[in-house]
Amino acid sequence: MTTRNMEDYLEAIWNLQSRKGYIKVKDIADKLEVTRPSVSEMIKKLAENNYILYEKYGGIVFTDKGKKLAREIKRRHSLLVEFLKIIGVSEENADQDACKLEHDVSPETINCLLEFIEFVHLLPDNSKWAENFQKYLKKKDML
Amino acid sequence: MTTRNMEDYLEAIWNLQSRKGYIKVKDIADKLEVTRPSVSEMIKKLAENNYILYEKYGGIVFTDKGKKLAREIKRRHSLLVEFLKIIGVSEENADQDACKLEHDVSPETINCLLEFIEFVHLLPDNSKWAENFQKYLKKKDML
DNA sequence: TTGAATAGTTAGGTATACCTAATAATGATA
DNA sequence: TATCATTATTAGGTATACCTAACTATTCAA
Repeated sequence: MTTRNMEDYLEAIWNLQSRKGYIKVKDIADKLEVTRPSVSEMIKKLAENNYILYEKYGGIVFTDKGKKLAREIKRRHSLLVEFLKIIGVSEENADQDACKLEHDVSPETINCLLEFIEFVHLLPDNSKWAENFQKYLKKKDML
Repeated sequence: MTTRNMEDYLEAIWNLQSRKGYIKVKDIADKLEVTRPSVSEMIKKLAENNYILYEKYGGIVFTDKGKKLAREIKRRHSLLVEFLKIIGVSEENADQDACKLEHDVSPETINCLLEFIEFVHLLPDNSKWAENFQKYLKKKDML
């Protein structure tokens, strides 16, 4: 089984990989705000579960299984961020919330969120849904 | 600090309390699908943290602190369920997802969800947002 | 009212995920 | 290339939350 924590580490590693091109235990530790021994341990676990290939003091390489899961998590994350921003959550909070929520949303909910986002984006300009929603939010602010 | 698990137990106890009027360790165990010893332990912990009053083999009584937290969790839960149903998640899944998500949504997101729900409910009949969204979903189903 | 069934607790053990302190490997530079 | 700073790992310990097995308390029915 894959735990919430394994997903968090995998996602962090994936993001560092794409940003920096390489991965250091230290960077993962900094990102997740844990100690390096904690990272070492989890890397071992991820390797045991065939999400990554790892050799001591060496580099991390994703397996196909690992890539698949990492992409899936990233997809859930992005979807949640996009949705949260639509309903008015601040960028920073949207990202933080998405980090936690991404582990728990069911496939059905992911699907519904996707359709909601698509629907909002595909609205014709004259429907003014987003505009009305913004106006509504502003009105509330002024109360 | 209050953990995710403490929240889950508190919520289950709260719900059983309101439904049945009394609380049995067995009922909590059945509801959360854990063993009775696990429940015993957590009850002790909740009592230590002043969310409930408890005496061995006796009844559970919520403290003000406990009531406040339980109501807050329930509020988050209901809000999430209502929202999920609006975007088309099935009743059953909405409830299950809400159980997990309720621990992680930030106050800002809760607020935004609340406003989204209010907005949707307050739409004038001629705006037909919900109707159009439903049509959109049905159209997708037929593809 | 007593004893069997049910309910609840305690004791002891597992797994996850974290930590600090100590040790080992790597890499940069003098 | 030897040394020292940095980085990574190992060893050992904590807390949470779960479990089974054994024990104790309560409840209900004969």
